[in-house]
Amino acid sequence: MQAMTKDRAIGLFTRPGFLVRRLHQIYVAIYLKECEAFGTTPVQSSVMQVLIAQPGLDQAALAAEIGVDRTTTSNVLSRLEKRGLICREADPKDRRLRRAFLTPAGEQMLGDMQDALDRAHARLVAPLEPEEREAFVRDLTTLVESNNGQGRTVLRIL
Amino acid sequence: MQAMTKDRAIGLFTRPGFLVRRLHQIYVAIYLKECEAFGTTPVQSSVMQVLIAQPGLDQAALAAEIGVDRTTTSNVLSRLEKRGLICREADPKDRRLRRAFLTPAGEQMLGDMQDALDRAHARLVAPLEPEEREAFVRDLTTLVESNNGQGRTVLRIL
DNA sequence: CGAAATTCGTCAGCATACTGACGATCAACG
DNA sequence: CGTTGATCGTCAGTATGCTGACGAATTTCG
Repeated sequence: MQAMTKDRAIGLFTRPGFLVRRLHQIYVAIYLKECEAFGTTPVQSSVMQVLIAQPGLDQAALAAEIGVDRTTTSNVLSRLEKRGLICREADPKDRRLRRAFLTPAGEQMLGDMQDALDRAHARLVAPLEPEEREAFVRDLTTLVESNNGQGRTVLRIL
Repeated sequence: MQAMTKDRAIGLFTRPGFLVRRLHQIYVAIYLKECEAFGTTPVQSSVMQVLIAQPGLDQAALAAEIGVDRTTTSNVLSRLEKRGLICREADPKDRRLRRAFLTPAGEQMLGDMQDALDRAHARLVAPLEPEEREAFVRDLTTLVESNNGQGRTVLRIL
């Protein structure tokens, strides 16, 4: 009984959940190195990438777009606003909404960091062979789409 | 130029780093549902699983074992200690070390939650076909092992 | 043996990420 | 037109996860 528990414990490295946590952690480290010059985090650049494609999105829609809680999104926007990279303005039609926009400085920086972003994503999956890599990203997408809708944070799938 | 940035932004869902962040988030949600009755987090049960296999591990070694910072490990242990699931005692030989042990209550609970843990891991990769699933977990392992050693937090690979 | 380097645990500070709750606002329905 | 329900943003609280810094203890090496 004890032995069985012990055996299962040793297999931590074969557990998908454990591996995904660790890989995410590794991605954050890679990102921070590649984007060191810009001083941003992965979620911050995700927000900016969504905003350049859909300017004036309100915070709840933005949250759904990147699969993050409303509260977290609000905090992230506050930090970006403090740095002058985005701005928020209340919608006069629906006064519940606060719409977010990239500032010119934000647009400029996002453009400047594209290569660094590409490198970060590429480095994460670089150890795989090209066909493996393709299959891996496809499986990731399958899992994210199939398991979407667990809890308050639901990613808006196109 | 603007258009190019825009196109790349739209491809958020094809970015490995973004997908890994989201999948980790989903795993946490699945875990919390399956292990609701125990009130633990993924990292807390990882710590307990390591401690049942290696009782008396010091905090730095424990941190390396699960790939987490010393500071975080210390905080996690404090919470587990407050609940009476683990205990810490100073090593008389090397007074820098604080060794951690599961309490009987901790061992009991870890045993009781094995099925829930198995279900959480299984649900994460359930949408994949068996062969896909095997390849996916293998690729995850490859990426974690290849990219290990980015920053202060280094997972001790067996 | 003694100074220098290393290691361990902790503290402060910051950035995700969640839940539950709240007031403000808007939409839907009778 | 007014009440009910839903939605939006925010607040408070909690749990990872990181960096930089620190004191205490140990190890290394001249």
